[in-house]
Parts: sequence; C-alpha cells; structure tokens
Amino acid sequence: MAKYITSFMAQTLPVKFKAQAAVLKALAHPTRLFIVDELSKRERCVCELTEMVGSEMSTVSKHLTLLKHAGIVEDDKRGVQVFYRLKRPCVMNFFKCVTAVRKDAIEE
Amino acid sequence: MAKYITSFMAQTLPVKFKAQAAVLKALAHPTRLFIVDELSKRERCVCELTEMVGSEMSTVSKHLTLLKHAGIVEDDKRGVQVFYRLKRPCVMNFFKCVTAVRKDAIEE
DNA sequence: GACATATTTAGGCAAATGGCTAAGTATATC
DNA sequence: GATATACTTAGCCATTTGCCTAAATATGTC
Repeated sequence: MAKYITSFMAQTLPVKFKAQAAVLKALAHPTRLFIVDELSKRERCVCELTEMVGSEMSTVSKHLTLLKHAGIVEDDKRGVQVFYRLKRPCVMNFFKCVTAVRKDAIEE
Repeated sequence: MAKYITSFMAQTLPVKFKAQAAVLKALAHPTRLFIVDELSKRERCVCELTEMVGSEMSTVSKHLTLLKHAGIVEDDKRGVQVFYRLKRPCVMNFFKCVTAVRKDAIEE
C-alpha cells in the first residue's frame, strides 16, 4: 500500500511541515532548552554555558551550532570568547503551552 | 572537565526541561505535524490519516501512539476504527512563532 | 466459526543523534 | 614566535529513530 503517488501529502505538504519540524527538533533536547532559557535572560559565552550545563565544551558547542542553524540563536566573537543570544525571543512564548500539554500527559 | 558535580544543572534542571523536550520531540516530525494540523480541523480515524500521509498504516499508528504518550492527542475506538483528536488544541498556538523562526533561519 | 477490515505490535535495518576524546583554529599574552 | 585560553571540528561509539514487512488482535459480517 501507498507505494506510488497514493497521497497528496507526499508531494505538497512536507515543505511547510519539514521546516517547522526542523525548528522543533532543534529545541527538543533538555540541554538546548536549558540554554535557550538561559539566553532568554541574557547573552552568554560558550564557557559560561559549559560551566552551567556540565558537559564537555565540545558538546555544548555542538548544541549551540545546531540552535544557530535552526535560526534560534546568533553569536559574535569578542576576543577569545563567543557570545550567544536569542535571535527570536518569541521562541519563549510557547513553553507555557508545552508545559500544559506535558502536565496532561503525566496525569494519565 | 565537568567530570563530577561541576554543574548545578546536572542535578536540578533536567526534570523541567526533560518534560518540555519530550513534548517538543513528539511534535518534531513532518508527518506528526501534518497529523496534528489535520486533527486541529476535525477528528480522524487511522485509515483516513494513513491515506493522507502516504506511509504504511503501521508507521502512522506508531506516530499516533507517540503523540498520545506525549499527551497531545487522544483516541477512542468505534467499531473497527480508532478515532484520534487533539487533546490540547492550544498546541496549535505556537506554530506561527515556529514559522517566524524558520523564516529567519532560511534567510541566512 | 470462517472471513474481511482496521489497527497495533514485533522484528529488522539503515540513518540520525548525542556524548566523549583528540586534534585544529583563533586570539591574546609573554 | 612560544604559550595559554576559548572554541570548533573530526572521528568514534552506543543509543534512538523511522520506516518497512510480517504477525497478532479486535470487531463486524456471513
């Protein structure tokens, strides 16, 4: 079943939903959510975030690169340090709802 | 570095962020976003969604189970069919922002 | 009870993820 | 230009994802 052009989605929809999924995927990790939460308060350099997160700097750096590619954060270098900040503070808006959803899920 | 109890996050924060990440992770897939979008219009049985998505029914069923565990959809059986619907329509709220973020990312 | 339809579950496999160590790059200091 | 610090990239490995096929379950019909 569904071997050829059975569905209309296979052609038309992925563009929109793939793009959205990419952003959500970038956020869908505890460490990255923590980082985003921190950056919503103020910008931070990689070394500060590394200290707070408690993983290797290379790991934190990868998370930041991923968030950057998703368009969620931006960075600039000052001396030896690289500072990251939220590019779209509105990202924070939907966490309330996310939490609400989660509460329901846990109740079950 | 960061070998022992270096960070405060390692102990305290994961609980909150893990829960949020779980919800985002459940949504972070094009097919599941499509399904959620469809269900925001009206409830659907698995066979309808299967037809629209264009994957095997077993695959769609798995996606639905995943969404259900995340607390995003709920279902009930009527005869041979199982109907799914959104449990938290507010899930739809943050897609506008997600899209905004994405637009930025693509611009680069 | 045999049979068809709708759905889920199990098992397998290729690809993606997330972590680490180690090596490379860039900037500032001596 | 040697050295130290901050960061990124590469390579490796274990785990997770996502899809498929095949088998199991459940419900309704003959």
